[in-house]
Amino acid sequence: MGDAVDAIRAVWAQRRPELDTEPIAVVGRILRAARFLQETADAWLSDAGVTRTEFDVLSQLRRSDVPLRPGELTAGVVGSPAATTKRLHKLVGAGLVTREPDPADARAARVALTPAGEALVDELLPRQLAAEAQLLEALTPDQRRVLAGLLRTALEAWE
Amino acid sequence: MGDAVDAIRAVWAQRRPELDTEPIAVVGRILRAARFLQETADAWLSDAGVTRTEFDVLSQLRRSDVPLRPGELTAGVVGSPAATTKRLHKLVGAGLVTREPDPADARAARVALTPAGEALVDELLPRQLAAEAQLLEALTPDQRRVLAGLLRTALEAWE
DNA sequence: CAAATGTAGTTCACTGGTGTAGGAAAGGGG
DNA sequence: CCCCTTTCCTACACCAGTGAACTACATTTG
Repeated sequence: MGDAVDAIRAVWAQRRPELDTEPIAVVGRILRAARFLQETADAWLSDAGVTRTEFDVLSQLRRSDVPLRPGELTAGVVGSPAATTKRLHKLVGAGLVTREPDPADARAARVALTPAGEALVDELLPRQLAAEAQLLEALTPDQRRVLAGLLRTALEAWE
Repeated sequence: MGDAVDAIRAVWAQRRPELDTEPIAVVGRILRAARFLQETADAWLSDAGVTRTEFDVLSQLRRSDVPLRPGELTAGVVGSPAATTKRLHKLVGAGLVTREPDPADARAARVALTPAGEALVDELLPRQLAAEAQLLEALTPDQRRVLAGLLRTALEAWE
């Protein structure tokens, strides 16, 4: 019994027995799980006309009660500063976000949600959370807690 | 005490207390961990002049003792058929892979590693595994086993 | 065995993201 | 004050991947 990762490891064990492929058991599965979750989330969000990274930007703005600067958005989301610039262009064009000059620092800008952007997050986020909760029913509540704890331990060591 | 995901959840709890953000504890961390692992792996491999997805193709060929068809490669790696076509072009150009017409099916091709491609995998794979093993030392052996098991359970339910 | 259907793979236009270079403002000594 | 460095962001050229349209071959079916 096993999943695709077990199958890959079994082949390696046969072809190159001296290799210890134990890391693949963890790393390979994290990558596969992430891939699956991303594809699923992207499918839900694309119905609403936003990508997952754009939604991340909107969520971050929703979490803040003050306008944020592009640099702060870049820090909180994956991607380069250039990616943030492009995303903001799109979001401004879609009327979900406003950008105004920052009176305190003329190099920066103050980015904030429009009412439409706020409404979009308020509509999409609960739906997103519910859908994820349903996926996680593959595990028991205890298993979810353990899994989250182990991942936190690893991330604390890495970041 | 907490990581970035805990911080995000704490803000949500304050701003929108009625939302149950428990799924983020698992999903968010899987995505972050995957992101970290990918970036790290990409950095190692780019020294060798291949991307991670190209390396995945090479590894899959190394695992097989017979030539594979492009469709089989697509099935075993993330990405669309079109992506496989592009990757194979690059790998053939780099002299790591050969493609010959399939005598049994004139639509398909038979893709195999060149000696150089084989040598590259044999050099890179152990290094990759060792580096991943080192990252995983953030967890105890028991924790790694539990983590791998939980992820397998989830993946079996999803795929 | 011909026609219809299905399968394998490539091409092409496009998209989202990257890295580098650069402009423009802030800050910190002499 | 003026230079020099640093910070913040953007513009540009580029790259890997995608989806849809397409070609070529295989297979089924009437």
